[in-house]
Amino acid sequence: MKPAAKDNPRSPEHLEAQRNRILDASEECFIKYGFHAASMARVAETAGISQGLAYRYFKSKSAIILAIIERQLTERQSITEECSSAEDYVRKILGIVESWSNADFSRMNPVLFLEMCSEASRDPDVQAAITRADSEYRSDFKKWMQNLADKSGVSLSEEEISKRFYALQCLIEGTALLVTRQEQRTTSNEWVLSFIRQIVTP
Amino acid sequence: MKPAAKDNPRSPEHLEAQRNRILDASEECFIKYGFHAASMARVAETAGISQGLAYRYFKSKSAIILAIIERQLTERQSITEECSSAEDYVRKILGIVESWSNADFSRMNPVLFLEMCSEASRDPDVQAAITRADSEYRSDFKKWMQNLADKSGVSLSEEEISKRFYALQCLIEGTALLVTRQEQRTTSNEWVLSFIRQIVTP
DNA sequence: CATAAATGAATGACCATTCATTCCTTCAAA
DNA sequence: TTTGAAGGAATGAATGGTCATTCATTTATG
Repeated sequence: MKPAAKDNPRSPEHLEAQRNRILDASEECFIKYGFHAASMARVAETAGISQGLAYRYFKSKSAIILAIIERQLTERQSITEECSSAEDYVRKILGIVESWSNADFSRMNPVLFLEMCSEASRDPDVQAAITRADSEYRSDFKKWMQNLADKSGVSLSEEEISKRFYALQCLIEGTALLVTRQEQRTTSNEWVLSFIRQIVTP
Repeated sequence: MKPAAKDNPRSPEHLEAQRNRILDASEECFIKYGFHAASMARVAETAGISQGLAYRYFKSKSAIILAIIERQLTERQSITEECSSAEDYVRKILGIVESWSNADFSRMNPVLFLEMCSEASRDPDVQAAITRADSEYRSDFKKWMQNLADKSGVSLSEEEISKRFYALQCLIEGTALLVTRQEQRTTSNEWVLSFIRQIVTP
Protein backbone atom coordinates (compact mmCIF):
# COMPACT_ATOMS: atom_id res chain seq x y z
CA MET A 1 0.00 0.00 0.00
CA LYS A 2 1.18 3.46 -0.84
CA PRO A 3 1.81 5.95 1.94
CA ALA A 4 -0.97 8.49 2.46
CA ALA A 5 -0.80 10.99 -0.38
CA LYS A 6 -1.25 13.90 2.01
CA ASP A 7 2.17 13.38 3.60
CA ASN A 8 3.95 13.02 0.33
CA PRO A 9 5.75 16.24 -0.58
CA ARG A 10 5.54 15.42 -4.27
CA SER A 11 1.81 14.87 -4.46
CA PRO A 12 -0.51 17.52 -5.89
CA GLU A 13 -2.48 17.35 -2.63
CA HIS A 14 0.57 18.41 -0.68
CA LEU A 15 1.30 21.24 -3.08
CA GLU A 16 -2.22 22.56 -2.76
CA ALA A 17 -2.17 22.17 1.00
CA GLN A 18 1.05 24.18 1.20
CA ARG A 19 -0.44 26.83 -1.05
CA ASN A 20 -3.45 27.09 1.19
CA ARG A 21 -1.29 27.22 4.31
CA ILE A 22 0.48 30.23 2.83
CA LEU A 23 -2.82 31.88 1.91
CA ASP A 24 -4.24 31.25 5.38
CA ALA A 25 -1.15 32.69 7.03
CA SER A 26 -1.23 35.68 4.70
CA GLU A 27 -4.87 36.41 5.50
CA GLU A 28 -4.06 36.22 9.20
CA CYS A 29 -1.11 38.60 8.85
CA PHE A 30 -2.86 41.04 6.51
CA ILE A 31 -5.71 41.28 9.02
CA LYS A 32 -3.33 41.69 11.95
CA TYR A 33 -0.85 44.16 10.45
CA GLY A 34 -2.27 45.36 7.15
CA PHE A 35 -1.06 44.36 3.70
CA HIS A 36 1.93 46.69 3.50
CA ALA A 37 2.96 46.36 7.13
CA ALA A 38 2.85 42.56 7.11
CA SER A 39 6.29 41.27 6.22
CA MET A 40 6.96 38.13 4.23
CA ALA A 41 9.12 36.97 7.13
CA ARG A 42 6.09 37.02 9.39
CA VAL A 43 3.86 35.38 6.80
CA ALA A 44 6.40 32.57 6.43
CA GLU A 45 6.75 32.22 10.19
CA THR A 46 2.95 32.07 10.60
CA ALA A 47 2.71 29.45 7.86
CA GLY A 48 5.53 27.51 9.49
CA ILE A 49 7.71 27.54 6.41
CA SER A 50 10.90 29.26 5.31
CA GLN A 51 10.82 32.64 3.67
CA GLY A 52 12.18 31.36 0.41
CA LEU A 53 9.52 28.69 0.04
CA ALA A 54 6.73 31.24 -0.20
CA TYR A 55 8.32 32.38 -3.47
CA ARG A 56 8.05 28.88 -4.90
CA TYR A 57 4.31 29.16 -4.60
CA PHE A 58 3.76 32.86 -5.31
CA LYS A 59 5.70 35.13 -7.60
CA SER A 60 5.47 38.08 -5.24
CA LYS A 61 3.70 39.51 -2.25
CA SER A 62 1.03 41.17 -4.36
CA ALA A 63 0.40 37.89 -6.17
CA ILE A 64 -0.75 36.58 -2.81
CA ILE A 65 -3.49 39.17 -2.44
CA LEU A 66 -4.81 38.27 -5.89
CA ALA A 67 -4.81 34.60 -4.93
CA ILE A 68 -6.76 35.40 -1.78
CA ILE A 69 -9.47 37.13 -3.82
CA GLU A 70 -9.59 34.22 -6.26
CA ARG A 71 -9.88 31.70 -3.45
CA GLN A 72 -12.71 33.61 -1.82
CA LEU A 73 -14.53 33.68 -5.12
CA THR A 74 -14.14 29.92 -5.49
CA GLU A 75 -15.37 29.28 -1.96
CA ARG A 76 -18.38 31.51 -2.51
CA GLN A 77 -19.28 29.80 -5.78
CA SER A 78 -19.51 26.44 -4.08
CA ILE A 79 -21.72 28.02 -1.40
CA THR A 80 -24.05 29.51 -4.01
CA GLU A 81 -24.28 26.24 -5.87
CA GLU A 82 -25.34 24.30 -2.81
CA CYS A 83 -28.10 26.78 -1.91
CA SER A 84 -30.94 25.84 -4.17
CA SER A 85 -33.97 27.75 -2.97
CA ALA A 86 -34.48 31.47 -3.13
CA GLU A 87 -35.05 31.65 0.62
CA ASP A 88 -31.64 30.08 1.20
CA TYR A 89 -30.03 32.88 -0.73
CA VAL A 90 -31.42 35.81 1.24
CA ARG A 91 -31.03 33.88 4.50
CA LYS A 92 -27.34 33.53 3.68
CA ILE A 93 -26.93 37.26 3.04
CA LEU A 94 -28.81 38.21 6.18
CA GLY A 95 -26.75 35.63 8.04
CA ILE A 96 -23.47 37.23 7.04
CA VAL A 97 -24.59 40.74 7.99
CA GLU A 98 -25.93 39.54 11.34
CA SER A 99 -22.83 37.47 12.14
CA TRP A 100 -20.68 40.55 11.51
CA SER A 101 -22.88 42.59 13.78
CA ASN A 102 -22.23 39.99 16.46
CA ALA A 103 -18.47 40.22 15.90
CA ASP A 104 -18.38 36.80 14.31
CA PHE A 105 -15.90 37.12 11.47
CA SER A 106 -15.48 33.45 10.65
CA ARG A 107 -17.40 33.55 7.37
CA MET A 108 -15.68 36.47 5.74
CA ASN A 109 -13.43 38.92 7.49
CA PRO A 110 -14.41 42.58 7.12
CA VAL A 111 -10.91 43.87 7.88
CA LEU A 112 -9.49 41.72 5.11
CA PHE A 113 -12.18 43.01 2.80
CA LEU A 114 -11.23 46.59 3.66
CA GLU A 115 -7.60 45.84 3.06
CA MET A 116 -8.43 44.54 -0.39
CA CYS A 117 -10.56 47.56 -1.30
CA SER A 118 -7.79 49.89 -0.18
CA GLU A 119 -5.36 48.02 -2.37
CA ALA A 120 -7.84 48.02 -5.25
CA SER A 121 -7.82 51.81 -5.29
CA ARG A 122 -4.10 51.67 -6.12
CA ASP A 123 -3.29 48.34 -7.79
CA PRO A 124 -5.16 47.84 -11.09
CA ASP A 125 -4.71 44.05 -10.90
CA VAL A 126 -6.43 43.96 -7.53
CA GLN A 127 -9.15 46.26 -8.83
CA ALA A 128 -9.73 43.95 -11.80
CA ALA A 129 -9.92 40.90 -9.54
CA ILE A 130 -12.48 42.54 -7.27
CA THR A 131 -14.49 43.89 -10.20
CA ARG A 132 -14.64 40.38 -11.58
CA ALA A 133 -15.83 39.06 -8.24
CA ASP A 134 -18.41 41.84 -8.09
CA SER A 135 -19.89 40.95 -11.44
CA GLU A 136 -20.13 37.30 -10.46
CA TYR A 137 -22.05 38.30 -7.37
CA ARG A 138 -24.26 40.58 -9.41
CA SER A 139 -25.04 37.95 -12.00
CA ASP A 140 -25.91 35.49 -9.21
CA PHE A 141 -28.20 38.08 -7.67
CA LYS A 142 -29.83 38.85 -11.02
CA LYS A 143 -30.57 35.21 -11.67
CA TRP A 144 -32.06 34.79 -8.24
CA MET A 145 -34.07 38.03 -8.26
CA GLN A 146 -35.43 37.46 -11.76
CA ASN A 147 -36.60 34.04 -10.69
CA LEU A 148 -38.26 35.47 -7.58
CA ALA A 149 -40.02 38.16 -9.61
CA ASP A 150 -41.31 35.65 -12.13
CA LYS A 151 -42.85 33.58 -9.37
CA SER A 152 -44.68 36.67 -8.06
CA GLY A 153 -45.84 37.64 -11.52
CA VAL A 154 -43.85 40.89 -11.36
CA SER A 155 -41.67 42.08 -14.19
CA LEU A 156 -38.28 43.57 -13.29
CA SER A 157 -35.89 45.11 -15.80
CA GLU A 158 -32.16 44.32 -15.80
CA GLU A 159 -31.50 47.89 -14.80
CA GLU A 160 -33.91 47.79 -11.88
CA ILE A 161 -32.20 44.67 -10.54
CA SER A 162 -28.79 46.31 -10.94
CA LYS A 163 -29.97 49.26 -8.88
CA ARG A 164 -31.19 46.94 -6.17
CA PHE A 165 -27.91 45.07 -6.17
CA TYR A 166 -26.01 48.30 -5.79
CA ALA A 167 -28.11 49.20 -2.74
CA LEU A 168 -27.60 45.71 -1.33
CA GLN A 169 -23.85 46.08 -1.70
CA CYS A 170 -23.96 49.44 0.08
CA LEU A 171 -25.72 47.92 3.06
CA ILE A 172 -23.51 44.86 3.31
CA GLU A 173 -20.27 46.74 2.88
CA GLY A 174 -21.37 49.61 5.06
CA THR A 175 -21.93 47.09 7.82
CA ALA A 176 -18.48 45.63 7.16
CA LEU A 177 -16.90 49.04 7.45
CA LEU A 178 -18.74 49.91 10.65
CA VAL A 179 -17.90 46.72 12.49
CA THR A 180 -14.17 47.08 11.85
CA ARG A 181 -13.97 49.96 14.25
CA GLN A 182 -16.49 49.26 16.98
CA GLU A 183 -15.18 47.46 20.03
CA GLN A 184 -18.60 46.19 20.98
CA ARG A 185 -21.93 46.53 19.26
CA THR A 186 -24.56 48.42 21.16
CA THR A 187 -26.93 49.42 18.38
CA SER A 188 -29.24 46.94 16.68
CA ASN A 189 -29.19 46.88 12.91
CA GLU A 190 -32.88 46.25 12.38
CA TRP A 191 -33.20 49.15 9.92
CA VAL A 192 -30.49 47.64 7.76
CA LEU A 193 -32.24 44.28 7.80
CA SER A 194 -35.52 45.95 6.89
CA PHE A 195 -33.86 47.68 3.92
CA ILE A 196 -32.39 44.39 2.73
CA ARG A 197 -35.89 42.87 2.87
CA GLN A 198 -37.24 45.79 0.81
CA ILE A 199 -34.57 45.18 -1.80
CA VAL A 200 -35.43 41.51 -2.20
CA THR A 201 -39.17 42.13 -2.38
CA PRO A 202 -40.24 42.12 -6.04
CA MET B 1 5.05 99.04 9.51
CA LYS B 2 5.66 95.40 10.37
CA PRO B 3 6.05 92.83 7.62
CA ALA B 4 3.00 90.66 6.96
CA ALA B 5 2.62 88.16 9.75
CA LYS B 6 1.98 85.33 7.32
CA ASP B 7 5.52 85.42 5.98
CA ASN B 8 7.11 85.59 9.36
CA PRO B 9 8.48 82.17 10.35
CA ARG B 10 8.12 83.02 14.04
CA SER B 11 4.43 83.91 13.92
CA PRO B 12 1.76 81.46 15.11
CA GLU B 13 0.06 81.87 11.73
CA HIS B 14 3.14 80.54 9.99
CA LEU B 15 3.40 77.60 12.38
CA GLU B 16 -0.20 76.62 11.74
CA ALA B 17 0.19 77.06 8.01
CA GLN B 18 3.21 74.75 8.05
CA ARG B 19 1.30 72.22 10.10
CA ASN B 20 -1.54 72.26 7.62
CA ARG B 21 0.83 71.95 4.70
CA ILE B 22 2.19 68.78 6.25
CA LEU B 23 -1.30 67.43 6.89
CA ASP B 24 -2.39 68.22 3.32
CA ALA B 25 0.66 66.48 1.90
CA SER B 26 0.11 63.50 4.19
CA GLU B 27 -3.50 63.14 3.10
CA GLU B 28 -2.39 63.27 -0.52
CA CYS B 29 0.27 60.61 0.01
CA PHE B 30 -1.87 58.33 2.17
CA ILE B 31 -4.53 58.38 -0.55
CA LYS B 32 -1.98 57.75 -3.28
CA TYR B 33 0.11 55.04 -1.63
CA GLY B 34 -1.67 53.97 1.56
CA PHE B 35 -0.64 54.83 5.08
CA HIS B 36 2.11 52.23 5.50
CA ALA B 37 3.44 52.48 1.96
CA ALA B 38 3.68 56.27 2.01
CA SER B 39 7.15 57.26 3.16
CA MET B 40 7.96 60.30 5.24
CA ALA B 41 10.44 61.27 2.54
CA ARG B 42 7.62 61.53 0.05
CA VAL B 43 5.36 63.36 2.48
CA ALA B 44 8.12 65.91 3.10
CA GLU B 45 8.79 66.26 -0.61
CA THR B 46 5.08 66.75 -1.32
CA ALA B 47 4.86 69.37 1.42
CA GLY B 48 7.98 71.05 0.04
CA ILE B 49 9.92 70.82 3.29
CA SER B 50 12.83 68.80 4.59
CA GLN B 51 12.30 65.42 6.16
CA GLY B 52 13.51 66.53 9.56
CA LEU B 53 11.09 69.43 9.75
CA ALA B 54 8.07 67.18 9.76
CA TYR B 55 9.26 65.86 13.11
CA ARG B 56 9.23 69.36 14.57
CA TYR B 57 5.49 69.44 13.98
CA PHE B 58 4.54 65.80 14.60
CA LYS B 59 6.07 63.33 17.00
CA SER B 60 5.75 60.42 14.58
CA LYS B 61 4.10 59.19 11.44
CA SER B 62 1.11 57.79 13.33
CA ALA B 63 0.67 61.11 15.12
CA ILE B 64 -0.08 62.53 11.69
CA ILE B 65 -3.01 60.21 11.08
CA LEU B 66 -4.52 61.22 14.43
CA ALA B 67 -4.09 64.87 13.51
CA ILE B 68 -5.85 64.27 10.20
CA ILE B 69 -8.87 62.81 11.98
CA GLU B 70 -8.90 65.70 14.45
CA ARG B 71 -8.71 68.24 11.66
CA GLN B 72 -11.57 66.63 9.74
CA LEU B 73 -13.65 66.72 12.90
CA THR B 74 -12.94 70.43 13.34
CA GLU B 75 -13.80 71.20 9.73
CA ARG B 76 -17.04 69.27 9.99
CA GLN B 77 -18.04 71.05 13.17
CA SER B 78 -17.80 74.42 11.49
CA ILE B 79 -19.90 73.07 8.62
CA THR B 80 -22.58 71.78 10.98
CA GLU B 81 -22.66 75.06 12.87
CA GLU B 82 -23.28 77.08 9.75
CA CYS B 83 -26.17 74.90 8.59
CA SER B 84 -29.09 76.10 10.62
CA SER B 85 -32.21 74.50 9.16
CA ALA B 86 -33.09 70.83 9.22
CA GLU B 87 -33.35 70.72 5.44
CA ASP B 88 -29.79 71.95 5.17
CA TYR B 89 -28.60 69.00 7.20
CA VAL B 90 -30.09 66.24 5.08
CA ARG B 91 -29.25 68.12 1.88
CA LYS B 92 -25.64 68.12 3.02
CA ILE B 93 -25.63 64.36 3.63
CA LEU B 94 -27.32 63.60 0.33
CA GLY B 95 -24.89 65.97 -1.32
CA ILE B 96 -21.88 64.06 -0.06
CA VAL B 97 -23.24 60.67 -1.12
CA GLU B 98 -24.17 61.99 -4.56
CA SER B 99 -20.84 63.73 -5.08
CA TRP B 100 -19.05 60.47 -4.28
CA SER B 101 -21.25 58.66 -6.76
CA ASN B 102 -20.12 61.16 -9.36
CA ALA B 103 -16.47 60.57 -8.48
CA ASP B 104 -16.18 63.98 -6.88
CA PHE B 105 -13.98 63.42 -3.83
CA SER B 106 -13.30 67.04 -2.96
CA ARG B 107 -15.48 67.14 0.16
CA MET B 108 -14.17 64.06 1.93
CA ASN B 109 -12.05 61.41 0.36
CA PRO B 110 -13.42 57.85 0.60
CA VAL B 111 -10.00 56.25 0.14
CA LEU B 112 -8.62 58.26 3.03
CA PHE B 113 -11.61 57.22 5.09
CA LEU B 114 -10.94 53.57 4.29
CA GLU B 115 -7.31 53.97 5.18
CA MET B 116 -8.30 55.35 8.58
CA CYS B 117 -10.76 52.56 9.30
CA SER B 118 -8.14 49.98 8.38
CA GLU B 119 -5.74 51.59 10.77
CA ALA B 120 -8.42 51.84 13.46
CA SER B 121 -8.76 48.06 13.49
CA ARG B 122 -5.13 47.85 14.60
CA ASP B 123 -4.16 51.09 16.36
CA PRO B 124 -6.23 51.77 19.50
CA ASP B 125 -5.42 55.48 19.37
CA VAL B 126 -6.84 55.75 15.87
CA GLN B 127 -9.85 53.72 16.92
CA ALA B 128 -10.45 56.07 19.85
CA ALA B 129 -10.18 59.14 17.61
CA ILE B 130 -12.68 57.74 15.12
CA THR B 131 -15.04 56.58 17.85
CA ARG B 132 -14.97 60.09 19.26
CA ALA B 133 -15.75 61.53 15.84
CA ASP B 134 -18.58 58.99 15.44
CA SER B 135 -20.24 60.03 18.66
CA GLU B 136 -20.02 63.69 17.70
CA TYR B 137 -21.76 62.89 14.44
CA ARG B 138 -24.37 60.82 16.27
CA SER B 139 -25.11 63.53 18.79
CA ASP B 140 -25.49 66.04 15.97
CA PHE B 141 -27.90 63.69 14.22
CA LYS B 142 -29.85 63.08 17.40
CA LYS B 143 -30.31 66.77 18.02
CA TRP B 144 -31.44 67.35 14.46
CA MET B 145 -33.73 64.30 14.28
CA GLN B 146 -35.33 65.00 17.66
CA ASN B 147 -36.08 68.52 16.50
CA LEU B 148 -37.62 67.26 13.26
CA ALA B 149 -39.78 64.73 15.12
CA ASP B 150 -41.03 67.36 17.53
CA LYS B 151 -42.13 69.57 14.66
CA SER B 152 -44.13 66.67 13.20
CA GLY B 153 -45.64 65.81 16.55
CA VAL B 154 -43.98 62.40 16.54
CA SER B 155 -42.14 61.01 19.54
CA LEU B 156 -38.87 59.20 18.91
CA SER B 157 -36.85 57.44 21.60
CA GLU B 158 -33.10 57.87 21.93
CA GLU B 159 -32.69 54.24 20.97
CA GLU B 160 -34.82 54.58 17.86
CA ILE B 161 -32.71 57.52 16.69
CA SER B 162 -29.51 55.57 17.37
CA LYS B 163 -30.79 52.74 15.20
CA ARG B 164 -31.56 55.17 12.40
CA PHE B 165 -28.14 56.71 12.69
CA TYR B 166 -26.53 53.30 12.44
CA ALA B 167 -28.43 52.59 9.23
CA LEU B 168 -27.49 56.02 7.88
CA GLN B 169 -23.84 55.31 8.57
CA CYS B 170 -24.12 51.96 6.77
CA LEU B 171 -25.48 53.62 3.65
CA ILE B 172 -22.97 56.47 3.61
CA GLU B 173 -19.96 54.29 4.31
CA GLY B 174 -21.14 51.53 2.02
CA THR B 175 -21.24 54.09 -0.77
CA ALA B 176 -17.74 55.22 0.19
CA LEU B 177 -16.47 51.65 0.02
CA LEU B 178 -18.09 50.96 -3.33
CA VAL B 179 -16.81 54.06 -5.07
CA THR B 180 -13.21 53.33 -4.13
CA ARG B 181 -13.07 50.43 -6.52
CA GLN B 182 -15.29 51.38 -9.46
CA GLU B 183 -13.57 53.01 -12.36
CA GLN B 184 -16.75 54.61 -13.60
CA ARG B 185 -20.21 54.57 -12.15
CA THR B 186 -22.86 52.94 -14.28
CA THR B 187 -25.53 52.17 -11.71
CA SER B 188 -27.73 54.85 -10.20
CA ASN B 189 -27.99 54.95 -6.43
CA GLU B 190 -31.65 55.92 -6.21
CA TRP B 191 -32.46 53.08 -3.79
CA VAL B 192 -29.78 54.35 -1.42
CA LEU B 193 -31.19 57.86 -1.59
CA SER B 194 -34.69 56.50 -0.97
CA PHE B 195 -33.44 54.65 2.13
CA ILE B 196 -31.79 57.78 3.45
CA ARG B 197 -35.08 59.62 3.02
CA GLN B 198 -36.88 56.86 4.94
CA ILE B 199 -34.39 57.22 7.78
CA VAL B 200 -34.91 60.95 8.12
CA THR B 201 -38.70 60.69 7.97
CA PRO B 202 -40.03 60.82 11.54
C1' DC C 1 23.84 88.02 19.57
C1' DA C 2 20.38 84.78 21.05
C1' DT C 3 17.03 81.87 19.65
C1' DA C 4 13.99 79.27 16.93
C1' DA C 5 13.13 77.30 12.18
C1' DA C 6 14.83 74.47 8.88
C1' DT C 7 18.10 71.46 6.62
C1' DG C 8 19.76 67.03 4.95
C1' DA C 9 23.04 63.60 5.71
C1' DA C 10 23.59 59.81 8.81
C1' DT C 11 21.82 55.74 11.43
C1' DG C 12 20.20 51.40 12.37
C1' DA C 13 16.43 48.58 11.55
C1' DC C 14 13.74 46.06 8.52
C1' DC C 15 11.94 44.85 4.02
C1' DA C 16 11.05 41.86 -0.42
C1' DT C 17 13.38 38.97 -3.06
C1' DT C 18 17.20 35.74 -4.50
C1' DC C 19 20.14 31.82 -4.48
C1' DA C 20 23.58 28.45 -3.16
C1' DT C 21 22.76 24.71 -0.50
C1' DT C 22 20.59 20.75 1.88
C1' DC C 23 16.90 17.47 2.37
C1' DC C 24 13.95 14.05 0.75
C1' DT C 25 11.35 11.19 -2.53
C1' DT C 26 11.31 8.59 -6.65
C1' DC C 27 12.66 5.13 -9.63
C1' DA C 28 15.59 2.55 -12.56
C1' DA C 29 19.42 -0.51 -12.40
C1' DA C 30 21.95 -4.08 -10.04
C1' DT D 1 15.74 -5.82 -2.01
C1' DT D 2 19.32 -2.61 -2.15
C1' DT D 3 21.62 1.19 -4.25
C1' DG D 4 22.40 5.64 -5.99
C1' DA D 5 21.56 9.15 -9.24
C1' DA D 6 18.08 12.76 -10.51
C1' DG D 7 15.42 16.36 -9.36
C1' DG D 8 11.94 18.82 -6.96
C1' DA D 9 10.94 20.73 -2.16
C1' DA D 10 12.63 23.39 1.35
C1' DT D 11 16.02 26.11 3.78
C1' DG D 12 18.00 30.38 5.55
C1' DA D 13 21.68 33.46 4.96
C1' DA D 14 22.78 37.16 1.92
C1' DT D 15 21.65 41.32 -0.99
C1' DG D 16 20.43 45.75 -2.13
C1' DG D 17 17.21 48.87 -1.08
C1' DT D 18 14.03 51.66 1.65
C1' DC D 19 12.16 53.07 5.84
C1' DA D 20 11.30 56.19 10.19
C1' DT D 21 13.74 58.83 13.01
C1' DT D 22 17.69 61.70 14.77
C1' DC D 23 21.00 65.34 15.09
C1' DA D 24 24.86 68.32 14.09
C1' DT D 25 24.71 72.17 11.34
C1' DT D 26 23.03 76.22 8.83
C1' DT D 27 19.79 80.03 8.12
C1' DA D 28 16.91 83.70 9.36
C1' DT D 29 14.64 86.67 12.69
C1' DG D 30 13.90 89.83 16.71
